[in-house]
Amino acid sequence: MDERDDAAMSQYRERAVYIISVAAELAGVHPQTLRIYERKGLVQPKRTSGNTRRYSERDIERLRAIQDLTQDQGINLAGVKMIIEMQGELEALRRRTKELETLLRASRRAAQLSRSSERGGQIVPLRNVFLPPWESSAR
Amino acid sequence: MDERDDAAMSQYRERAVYIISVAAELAGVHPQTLRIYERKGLVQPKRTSGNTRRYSERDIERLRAIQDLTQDQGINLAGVKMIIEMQGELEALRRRTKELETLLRASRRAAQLSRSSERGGQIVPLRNVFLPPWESSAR
DNA sequence: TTGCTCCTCACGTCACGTGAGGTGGC
DNA sequence: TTGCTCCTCACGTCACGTGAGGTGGC
Repeated sequence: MDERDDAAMSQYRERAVYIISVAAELAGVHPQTLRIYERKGLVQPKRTSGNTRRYSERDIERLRAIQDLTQDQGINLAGVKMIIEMQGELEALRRRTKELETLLRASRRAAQLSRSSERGGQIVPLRNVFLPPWESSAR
Repeated sequence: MDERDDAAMSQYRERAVYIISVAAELAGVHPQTLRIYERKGLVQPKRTSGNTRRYSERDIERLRAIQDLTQDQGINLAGVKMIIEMQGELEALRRRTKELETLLRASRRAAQLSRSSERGGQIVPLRNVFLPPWESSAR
């Protein structure tokens, strides 16, 4: 799957297509429960011009995650809300470290290349020389 | 405050000095509540040889954080437990990105320097360029 | 009209904190 | 003995899910 497919998939998932009874069935909860979740700010389904809720695939995923936290792990809605926010932060930070690791590898390769061309010597991957053991394997 | 002071402070904070009634007073909770928290795995006070609980300064800080989450934010104990774990992960990831940013800056400086020396610039000892700060000072 | 939606209100259950009650070791 | 600790049990309160009841628009 390439990036265009990702984007297409993402758009597809955002589409508000399910009415409340279907969303409730898909998420395995009472429709009234979905109204409670909305009032507490846990999901924000779209509304039709007739003021009817419409849930997207992504909303359903979120609802299932909420079910896991409440039913299986016994966490209340205030806790679920904070946890979902923190998961977002964690996700962003993980992306950031991954990006930094890539940039660092590239920069070290560049430094090595320009130094070896300077000496006219052999090219040795820098990270094998200087990176500490816990950095040398992919992570 | 230098690193030795940090270490001393840390040890000081870990010291199990408060009996349950004092810990409860400092944290602003009922002693029985502290026993509940322990049973649920939210705090692990030390025990004396006579099986009496002893709380450290760090335990008190943790208890105050728990109070904030439960009383002010309305989160139940299952939620508090997960949130505390996630806060640990976030903290570790933040340290990691900070470290990576430092390494990246150093590497880019090195690449820049060796590129300029290639053009007839000044030569800089390699280890000063590549050793990250946390490796160049004792720790 | 039928079957959905919207909303509010009430009830049952459960988690949690508080407190009582009885015990034992400095 | 006094004042603490240890524990278990019970009660009150509150959050949450379920459901009923009444409304309105395709």
